[in-house]
Amino acid sequence: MSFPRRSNTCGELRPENSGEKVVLNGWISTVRDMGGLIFIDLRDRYGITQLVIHPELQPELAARSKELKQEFVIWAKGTARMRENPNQRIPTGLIEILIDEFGILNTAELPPFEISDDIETNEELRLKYRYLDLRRPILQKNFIVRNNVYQVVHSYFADQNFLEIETPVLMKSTPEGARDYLVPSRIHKGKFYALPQSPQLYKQILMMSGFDRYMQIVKCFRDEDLRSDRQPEFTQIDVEMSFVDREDLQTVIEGFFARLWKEQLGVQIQTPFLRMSYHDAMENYGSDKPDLRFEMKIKTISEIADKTEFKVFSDTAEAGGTIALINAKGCGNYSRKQLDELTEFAKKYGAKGLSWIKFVDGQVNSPIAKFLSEENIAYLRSTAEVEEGDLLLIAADAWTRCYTILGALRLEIARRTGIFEKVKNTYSFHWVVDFPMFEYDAEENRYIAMHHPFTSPMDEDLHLLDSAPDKARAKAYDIILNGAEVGGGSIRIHSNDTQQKIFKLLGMSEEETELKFGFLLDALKFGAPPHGGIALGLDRITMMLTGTDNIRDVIAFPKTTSGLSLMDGCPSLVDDKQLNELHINIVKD
RNA sequence: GGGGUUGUAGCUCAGCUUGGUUAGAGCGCCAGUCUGUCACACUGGAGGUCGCGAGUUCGAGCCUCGUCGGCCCCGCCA
Repeated sequence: MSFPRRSNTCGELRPENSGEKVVLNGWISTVRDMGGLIFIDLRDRYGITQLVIHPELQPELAARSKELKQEFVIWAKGTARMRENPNQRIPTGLIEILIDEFGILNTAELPPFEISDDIETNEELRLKYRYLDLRRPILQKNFIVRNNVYQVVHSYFADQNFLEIETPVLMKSTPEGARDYLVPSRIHKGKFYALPQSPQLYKQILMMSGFDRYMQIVKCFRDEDLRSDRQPEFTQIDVEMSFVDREDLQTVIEGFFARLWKEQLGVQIQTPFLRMSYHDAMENYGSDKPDLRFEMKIKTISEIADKTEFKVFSDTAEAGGTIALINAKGCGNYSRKQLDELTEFAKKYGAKGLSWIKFVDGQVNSPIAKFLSEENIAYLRSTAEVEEGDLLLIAADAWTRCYTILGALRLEIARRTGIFEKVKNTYSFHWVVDFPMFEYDAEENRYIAMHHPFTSPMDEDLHLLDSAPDKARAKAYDIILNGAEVGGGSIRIHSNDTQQKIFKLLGMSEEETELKFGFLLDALKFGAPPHGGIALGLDRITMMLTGTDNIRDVIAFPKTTSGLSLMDGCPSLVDDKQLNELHINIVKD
């Protein structure tokens, strides 16, 4: 098919092009036929340009334009000129093209939804017709931003002497961590590759090979349930460095974010970022990824247990639990219904109940008021800095659960009171550090690594590995932006002895260790340098830069929450022939 | 694995509480009119497997059960 090629894009022409002969190619956005005057908006990735036809001057052209419908692909030849009535809202709004010829490159059926930014079509339909959805300028903008992120990543890390090295997509399945996506081997009957949850061990081994600064933009796969910020395949900015400690790595990453925010948003962000311990994050904000754009700190009031009759409090204290609260400022007017909703909300996080105290009209209003002495009230007032009109929400539970409940309530109150709306265009970066090495898994009756089993313990906690492993802290760090974890990493173990010890603590036998991680232990014997790294979530970073709260807005072809791709219909059944080659039988249930 | 919510015209939704005549609205679409529109305007028109399958009932968009999807959350995600 031969056709006139565009001389310009649809977002390019300005008043200074007035008088030029131009050719545009693009999609028809709208046709406005005024009778004596016909306007056509032509759209491409770069913008929209108005075409105009005067039926009086060009009756034949006007007649042919009747068949033009939205989403037809056309070429149009004409002369750029100033508009009589400019449109100030678009960059090309001062000019238009008086066309003297056009041709249809392809027709289009009526699309199932309008190609426009302000549609509210349900997502099911948008995903089925993803190619149409992706024509919408707002989504195109998201992928331009995403592309800018790739560019900044490559230039920043190249400037810092990092090498991008590709790691395998078909790798060994590892038992720790997320569920693997498995790929059957045709040649080796009954054996499987796994898709990487992350290239963790490859990048560590690259350090042992002497590539002292590695980075890669890499797809990772985790077969776990989805969320609005989680897809089964996602993209990491994977980084690893030799001869570094935590601070060195954090400095490099802070520099990266500062540059990205500067280049993409023109925003100067303050470095170095605040460092906060896991313990403080939990006790003050009830989360290992606290949103620090607002205060509403949690206050611990466990000591009240000894001074009140309230059985829930004394029982909690006796069981070694924690009592704490948040002050929902100005929520003293909440209705019974609203308080019931908050209680239900707290129950999702494992709360058995939720105590509340309203301070309104100079009164103390609470279902537990009868258990609280004057002294108790005075204590609460001063601890929580209560003012008239406030609402205290109190949780009493085991340490982690107590703070997790209040952390979730803190966010919920911020949502309900418009605090989030107020801070929406601000950015708060910080590190959470000093994570515990292990957490106890009651189901499996053993310790599991909180970060991953290759994370180095803090030097001063090394001795705890033998005596009190649950007290040992790790050289791990998460980077938090506005309450979202956008990256996490650690200084790794580079000694064979320590690595073996950790595997043992995690309940792995020597045979098991050898089978699963023998290659790593071998590599650690041949001069492994001290090293550490981080993986940044490229999708989540792009979400922040584009201001969306849905990861599907920054992934071109995402899956639904049940892991389906509605456009191409995967996953799908395969031929018996394919299964036979792979020695696989499907078990019918 | 669990909870919530949702599926009605091409799209967005109302109708469901309390089953009952021909299931409505806005947008879009089609035809016509219109010389400065850009959410064009005006006039007229077409358009429905109420997600799917059973059941209850004289009668089901509405009630019951099952099932298939979408979205959000808990668990899970080292």
